[in-house]
Amino acid sequence: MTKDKRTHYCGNLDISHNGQEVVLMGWAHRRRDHGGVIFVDLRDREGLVQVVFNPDAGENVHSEAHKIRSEYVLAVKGKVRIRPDGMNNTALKTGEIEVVVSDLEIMNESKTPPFSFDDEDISENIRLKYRYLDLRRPMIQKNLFLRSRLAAATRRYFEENGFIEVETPFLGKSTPEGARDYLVPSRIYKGMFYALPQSPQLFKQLLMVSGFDRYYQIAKCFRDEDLRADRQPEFTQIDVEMSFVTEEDIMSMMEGLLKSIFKVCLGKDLSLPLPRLTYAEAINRYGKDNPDVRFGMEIVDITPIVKNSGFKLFTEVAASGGVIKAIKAEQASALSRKDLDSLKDFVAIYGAKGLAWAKINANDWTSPIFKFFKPEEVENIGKKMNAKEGDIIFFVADTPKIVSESLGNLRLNLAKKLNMIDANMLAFTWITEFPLMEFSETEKRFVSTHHPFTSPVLKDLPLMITDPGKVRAKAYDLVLNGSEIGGGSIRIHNKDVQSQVFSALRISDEDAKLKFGFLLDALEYGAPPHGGLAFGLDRLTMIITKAESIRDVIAFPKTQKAACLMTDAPNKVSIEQLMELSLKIV
RNA sequence: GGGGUCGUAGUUAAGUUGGUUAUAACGCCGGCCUGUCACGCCGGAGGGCGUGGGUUCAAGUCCCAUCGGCCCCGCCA
Repeated sequence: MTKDKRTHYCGNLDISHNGQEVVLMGWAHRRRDHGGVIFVDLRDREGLVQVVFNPDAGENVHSEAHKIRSEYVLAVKGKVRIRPDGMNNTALKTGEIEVVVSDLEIMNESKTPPFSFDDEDISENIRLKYRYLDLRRPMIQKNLFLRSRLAAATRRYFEENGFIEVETPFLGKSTPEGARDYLVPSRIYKGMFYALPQSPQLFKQLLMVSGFDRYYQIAKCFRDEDLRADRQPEFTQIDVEMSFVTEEDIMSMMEGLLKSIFKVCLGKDLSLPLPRLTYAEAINRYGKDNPDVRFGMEIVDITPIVKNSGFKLFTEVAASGGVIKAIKAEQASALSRKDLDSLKDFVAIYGAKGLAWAKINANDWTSPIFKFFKPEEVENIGKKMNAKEGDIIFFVADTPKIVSESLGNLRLNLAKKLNMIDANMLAFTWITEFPLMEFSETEKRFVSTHHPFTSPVLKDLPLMITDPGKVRAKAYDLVLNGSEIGGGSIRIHNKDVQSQVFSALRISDEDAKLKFGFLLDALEYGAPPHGGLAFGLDRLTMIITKAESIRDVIAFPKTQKAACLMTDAPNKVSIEQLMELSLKIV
């Protein structure tokens, strides 16, 4: 047995192997010991197959088989045969056959695993502590296999289209703007630090200056920010940059990539080009720049109808520059009075001070605010909302930002509650014409919406001084099912334009030179027009595998507090290590 | 930085208004069993309730603090 080589994967055997002698190696998934005959479900990465130990296989084999426990590592030699009549297991891919064992080797024993691999709801701290066992589960293995195929399809597509993969450094320079950097102390330069890249942004632009023309990389990126269900401190981007291109060129090249990926991973044919929305339109209709367009329930502005109504709260908001908007949940009788009231707490998360609702009846509303409106106002709202009996309308009155965020998120919340989302749908949307910068209340200055190297729409340049918030960017995001899966832009390749942008962002010449001097220098040596995009590989994989957490598509993820429960990273280091780096813990 | 939620045998959970030796299922261990596939039957072991304080005659049950998992807001160019 020790000299035998594996001939097949367990999960790949079928009727066509009937009569063949095979050698299998894998884990004992489950055993059913009848005293006489013993069945073991042998598992490897391809699946399960039932192996049978008959007493007449020989005394050694049979007594050895009695010792088998969960997750023992086995090598078996035996003959594939079609199962006896009526013994098929239709729940099993290999359920029509079984392997009658003639030789067995227990290659390794196993402690009893801390959890069952069949159980779906094991607490995540246990799963993450024993991640190597968690990764034995078929569900997670399936996700990682798919992730690998996605990456392979990506590389194939770019290689076929003349792109070159270039690796960029992990140890780089800390730059202002953007996310918090992960820092790495330098031993040689006391008191100085490298930063792990938030993305290879500047390097890929420099590669365009170098003349590579088409670059891609499947790159790890690091951001020291708080985590979410779809955010990890280290994540993977499909990073792309091209020279001598317009937004249209980049978007259509990327649509081609997605078409290949979805063909390879899901066997689906995307129809191109993908739909587009401008940023302004997305905010107006959906309240978010990453709208989920798998369902309707669009936001409607009713400010003009109610600004002079008898409802003081609405008129006051309108008078002070706010807006009143509404969404309509169709036939929402599933929502109880209690549900309606508790949604107030939900929109409060986004800063809304209240949430009004109205249940539409044949001739009136069931609503706490019904009494404030004249009959024609009620009618006009109903018309504007196209409301029918049984619908429920939700109103938020506040600043435009708070109204958009509250209703945008309420819309999603209601769609989930009312089961309005088709989980099998793929709804892509490009979001275009982003503002180049937005005013940051915390920093009291304009900050880049994307990054400071994004090209403005050139005809908007004069606004840079008069009204910076109105300048549009040559930037685009791609949204899939309400998740931002990628984004990019045409970059600035002209030093004067770059200076103008820096100055609008209140980054001084001196500071710019200090932080990005190398880029500014490079722009003076014949930088071609260029632009690119990056996709979040983890998020793409999440959507394709229908994973609810980014942790389910990453082999060794961190917890929400950015720790690894398996290795116990981060950890303390010795005083000697600190001294070598001239570091002191404060 | 903030809000919410959870933490009880290996695992998943139940534990009433605080009240004798803390339940169940699965798993585990032993025995029996030649066709099961969540095998079956009989028997058994296993935790003191995340941790530390406090209230009380009495604390998984109440209070405070603390640690950890998850979700969200802020943050994420």
